[in-house]
Amino acid sequence: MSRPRIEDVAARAGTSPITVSRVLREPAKVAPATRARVTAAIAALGYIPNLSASSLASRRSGIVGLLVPTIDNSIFAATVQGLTDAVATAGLQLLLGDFRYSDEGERALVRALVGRQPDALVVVGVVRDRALREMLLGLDIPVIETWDLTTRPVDTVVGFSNREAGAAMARHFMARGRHRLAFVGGRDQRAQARAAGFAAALERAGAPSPVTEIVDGAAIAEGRRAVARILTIAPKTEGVFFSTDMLAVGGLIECQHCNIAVPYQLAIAGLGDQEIGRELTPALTTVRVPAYEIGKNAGEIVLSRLRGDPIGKRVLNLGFSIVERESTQARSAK
Amino acid sequence: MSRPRIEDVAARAGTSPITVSRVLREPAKVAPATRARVTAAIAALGYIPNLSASSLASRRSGIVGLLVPTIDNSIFAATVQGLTDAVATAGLQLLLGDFRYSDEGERALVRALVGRQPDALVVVGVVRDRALREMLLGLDIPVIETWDLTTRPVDTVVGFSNREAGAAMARHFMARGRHRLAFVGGRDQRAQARAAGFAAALERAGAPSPVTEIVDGAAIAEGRRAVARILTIAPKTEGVFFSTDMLAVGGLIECQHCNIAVPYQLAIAGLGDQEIGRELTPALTTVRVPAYEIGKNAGEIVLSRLRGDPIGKRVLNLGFSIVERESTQARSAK
DNA sequence: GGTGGAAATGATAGCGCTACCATCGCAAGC
DNA sequence: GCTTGCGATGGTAGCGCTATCATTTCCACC
Repeated sequence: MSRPRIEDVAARAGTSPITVSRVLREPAKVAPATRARVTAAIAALGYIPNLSASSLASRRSGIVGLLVPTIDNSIFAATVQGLTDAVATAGLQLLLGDFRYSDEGERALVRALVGRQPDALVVVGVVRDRALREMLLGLDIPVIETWDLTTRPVDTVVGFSNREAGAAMARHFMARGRHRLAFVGGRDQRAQARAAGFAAALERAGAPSPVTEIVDGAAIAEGRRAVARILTIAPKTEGVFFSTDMLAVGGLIECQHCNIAVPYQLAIAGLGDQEIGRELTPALTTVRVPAYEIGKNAGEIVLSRLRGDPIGKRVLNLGFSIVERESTQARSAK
Repeated sequence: MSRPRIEDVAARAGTSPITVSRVLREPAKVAPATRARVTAAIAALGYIPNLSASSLASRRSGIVGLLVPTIDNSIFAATVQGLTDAVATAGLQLLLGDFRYSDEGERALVRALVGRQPDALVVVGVVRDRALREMLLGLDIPVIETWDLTTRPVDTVVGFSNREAGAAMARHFMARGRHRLAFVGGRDQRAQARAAGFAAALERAGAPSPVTEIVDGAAIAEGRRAVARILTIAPKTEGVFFSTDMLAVGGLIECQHCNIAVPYQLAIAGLGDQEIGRELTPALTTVRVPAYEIGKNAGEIVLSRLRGDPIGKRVLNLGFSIVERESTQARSAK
């Protein structure tokens, strides 16, 4: 016995297929008595609409495509959650794809997602590939970039300035009497923007330019290794800003192992406000970023666009804040 | 200008739609010269096939539905990765849904996924709801349950025995001279199975039954609170087994705050072999579970089924192993 | 009683693709 | 020369749903 179709439901309810379709999509337009019969028939048959057929006929798929660099990074999970919360209210579903920080993977993934006819696309990050930008523009669906601001988004961008976050952390260190600083982060755009802002703020204040360590991934072990290298190359370093909290945790642990007092000898800060940073001793100073809100806002923008609302702001800056904890306290506080 | 269709590509390549379709799906069946013309036309037009139409016509969607309890738990990320790695080789795509540990959410999610006509379904966990089991059986597609073994899977299950893992950890503690034990875990099936195995092994050895603390979520703070409660209720407790490494990290941190020596005064163990546990001092004893392999195997089973291979083993036990580190060393080792 | 119009329902014609079978051309074999 | 068989290609007819435009019913109102 194959799966029931809308026609089977209609036959059982003594009505036509189109009425069943209406019960599913706009129940208010069907008389209560008919609606009840149809609903009963649906339940009795265990009917589940074929959404491929539906999206082919209606040209609306009910899918929001989401491109993330990686899913094993819990900070993006908050963004996914926010996006889900926002779009689920409208019955939209997320189609998630991770491109593992690879440009080629991103192109392939976009093709795969677009083939499913998403009603909108949300990207964690900014689309830099020129051809890809063109293609997304040509799709004629909302495309929301997130997690970093750009002055010329494909369509709309919601996030915060990673560059400004880096600069703010540099000023945070300097205000606490630390000027010989270092930066640790990955190769991705966001890390690079944080590094650039960090360096620029230092230069502007006349401080020495920071030692910069590029790492692969965001593992604790990478953070440890980076600190070890920094202390070899520049033993007088007074503070390190890590592009993520996990890297910073590695930094804290390495200092503990080498008997380097944090924050007195070396100050450490991360980004992301992950739980582990709050619980360690010393507690980790960090940049709190609006990960959940980014997803929520992106979802709300998607919904408003699908409703046909006029296009509002193209750049939505949700800001960030520095959460000061023990790991960057001023020496005088000793 | 709207999106090009297969017909447009055919016209440009001077062939028929069906040939274009073949180039996309079984290129070997098309003459090289024709194939080249079609490929060029596809590239020139930026044609992306409409997979809704494709799946409607072919009755194969190229989608594998994946149900996870939550995505913000990095240990499932490894399973997702393994599954992706396995099915991507066959051009299949994952449609991910998280039901946030809610039964109602699970039912709704299954309906949403099934509507997209997945070629197979992978579930993290075991489907317990009777009606849901029936429905999945009726779908006539492979359904792979994972992460816990059951003697009567809907179809096929791949994982390890959580109950046995709990029992093994109980024996691990007892072999190191600890018999007054406690268990900390959530309400989910897997945690409950670990708790049951843990308690059963203790009972069998004639040890006192364990103090059990139920927590919500897997946060570090929950682990801290649980240890604090356990030490109030049963101050003589000699060891605690946490259902996840994150909870165990909370346990370690709480002990550090309260000046309880680990492992001398209290031994601590977790499950999951997360990086953080390796890096802390004392390093965390844990149960290493084959998270990635579970996904990989599930994917391979899906592929073999879709190829039409006969159904093999219905229960695939991938086992686990205990990784002993400092946090559960015997007292004599002091 | 006739008219207008809203509410409820239905008939028809695709959406863009692929399964199925038919057709065509050509080399091999007798 | 004619058949056989195979590789390459195409025509036709849906897949299961919904957009669009009827059609029907029935009540309000003059």
